[in-house]
Amino acid sequence: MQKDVTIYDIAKLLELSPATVSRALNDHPAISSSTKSLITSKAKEMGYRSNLFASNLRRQRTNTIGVIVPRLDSAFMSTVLAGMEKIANKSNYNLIISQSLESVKKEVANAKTMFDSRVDGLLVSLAADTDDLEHFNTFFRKGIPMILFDRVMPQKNCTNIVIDNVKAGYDATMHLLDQGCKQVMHVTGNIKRNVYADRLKGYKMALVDRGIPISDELIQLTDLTRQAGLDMASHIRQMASPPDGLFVVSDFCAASCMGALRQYGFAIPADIAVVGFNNDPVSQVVEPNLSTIHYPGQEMGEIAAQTLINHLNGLLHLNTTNSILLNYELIIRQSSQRTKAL
Amino acid sequence: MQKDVTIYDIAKLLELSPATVSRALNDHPAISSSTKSLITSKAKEMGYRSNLFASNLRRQRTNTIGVIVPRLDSAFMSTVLAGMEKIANKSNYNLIISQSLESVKKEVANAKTMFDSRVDGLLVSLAADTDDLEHFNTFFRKGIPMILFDRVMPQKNCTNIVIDNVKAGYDATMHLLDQGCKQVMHVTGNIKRNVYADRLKGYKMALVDRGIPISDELIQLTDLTRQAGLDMASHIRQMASPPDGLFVVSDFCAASCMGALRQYGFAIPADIAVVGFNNDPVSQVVEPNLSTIHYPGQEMGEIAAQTLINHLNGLLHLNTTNSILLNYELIIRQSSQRTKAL
DNA sequence: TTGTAAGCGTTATCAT
DNA sequence: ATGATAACGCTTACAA
Repeated sequence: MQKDVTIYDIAKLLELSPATVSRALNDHPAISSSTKSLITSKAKEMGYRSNLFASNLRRQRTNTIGVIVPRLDSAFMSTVLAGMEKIANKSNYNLIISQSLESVKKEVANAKTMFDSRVDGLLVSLAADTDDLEHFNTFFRKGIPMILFDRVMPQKNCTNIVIDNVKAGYDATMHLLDQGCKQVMHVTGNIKRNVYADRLKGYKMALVDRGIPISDELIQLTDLTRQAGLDMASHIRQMASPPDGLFVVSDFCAASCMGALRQYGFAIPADIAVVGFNNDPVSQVVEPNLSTIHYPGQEMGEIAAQTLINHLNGLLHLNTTNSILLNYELIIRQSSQRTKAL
Repeated sequence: MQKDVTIYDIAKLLELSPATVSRALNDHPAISSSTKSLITSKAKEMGYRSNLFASNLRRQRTNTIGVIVPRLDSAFMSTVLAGMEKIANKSNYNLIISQSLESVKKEVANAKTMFDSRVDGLLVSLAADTDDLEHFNTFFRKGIPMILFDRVMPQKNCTNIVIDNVKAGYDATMHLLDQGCKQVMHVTGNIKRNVYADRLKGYKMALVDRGIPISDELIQLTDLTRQAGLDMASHIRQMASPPDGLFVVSDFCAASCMGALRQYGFAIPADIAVVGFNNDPVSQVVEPNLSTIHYPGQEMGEIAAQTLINHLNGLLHLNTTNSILLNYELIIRQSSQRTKAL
């Protein structure tokens, strides 16, 4: 393992000072363009690479962004990460990614690791059972910017990036009602999390607006897994008066439920019209194709990363109550379409 | 932004030398356990955190592993990454993740970034059009270990982690033949990549073993997207004698194709029996459920990371021709099951 | 426009 | 068992 080339080596060869070499390599305005090109060409020739650690140590900056997500192995999250990586890469930032596996305990540990890695900023989507943001206090105290996305929580000095989940839930429910559903069941996740709580709120608002009473029996909290979908189907089958509309806030869970329902003899959408959430690839594959809310994952990742980087570069300030709302889209497919679309 | 606590601060307060503090914090054997506990408790009290950059600079080591994958937003890859993260996190390594988006050009850029970030080791799955590993020469020359997984290429001093794609392709094809298929079509990706080339090889071997002639018309190279699946269905529909078996090396593509085929009136598995690849979530959702090869993504990620870390810690040496083969599993579901399973 | 030199916070070597 | 000190490679006042 041969020794690395340093700016001192370049300086010596060119009979210049290390300072000049450093400045030239960083495109400092005070260096004449002739020596600049001299230095950069020599650097390339010698196979020089900058030592990020020395630079970070000196500048107290790392050009690294920490990302904490509930799970890496979800279709939605991987599009978000793809978006973040795209922007970070373009802006010369590295991404350190870790997953909380839906547990606060791991989230706390992840936060500590990120802190010790001295990330310049943090992008976080909260675990299912996170109650507060105290484990991020170290960041707040040091003024390290943090952006919450998707699974958020109101917090001073902390931008939230979300879609309007209330409205999305409202739209999905209203769509089912418009298709003639009289009894819409809502299957959701842990309502500690804004995304689920808000969609539930939207669901209720839609019912209220149509003068339909809200029934607790029609609101089901699950873990949104495949198994939860199957269980829900057998539950529905056993109901005295099964719902004729189903709004499940995860496509995979919805699709799994649909499959089981059909096996039990329910016709979709005739007996039960179904709407999912996320526009996961499965929604296009399941029969009948699943209506859903398109959730702009890639875009959300890009915007989260870009906003953070802009802030870090002083191009934008994350204010107290800043919150960014992304557009979603209700995609109507066969699973919920009883009448011809207009 | 207040100043960070350093080992000097601790040393001063305890009237010890920084060296002793450093050693104590690193659990050096030569430090008495009494001063050790004194120092660690004081450090905690003062909110000390070690400066990784200073440490990295000094030790010429980063505790960081670079990961380059073709795409982040794939179901398979996200399980791989989840596995890697799990192991890396446990072993105190950070992961820097980037995607090549299936282009060599970006892969080269990613490799450079990783090199400049001085990662201790590299985990790579190759882009679709990568022809050689020259852009990793800088790593080889410096003795930085690299492990290829899934999309691999033979290379000195570079462990490959794969499943036996030839055998998997063989098994899938043989299964279709066992179900009575006379004409099996094979839909695959860029055969520059081992995974696709090998599965094709397995497909051919199965045909040969059964004395069935290999027909170029039945071997289709595509990009394995949803659209490719749809296109393939309409192609099949127009064939003079359509195949009665279909082996597609991606579940999502297979499922998309199946949906379209059914719309065209093909019965599955009666008219065409279908087998996919990867055991993607969609395979359990599509109707009829898709037979597939279970590809152990999480496990592959864990093993790749663990192998690399073991090497970095001197617990294991990556030899010249080291190659790790993981088990796969043929999962038979309704899409290919014509006879009752034994 | 370029040079000097101090310092970022560790860790490793050599003493004691 | 502990201490003194010199790197590690870079950036940045300050000086020239």
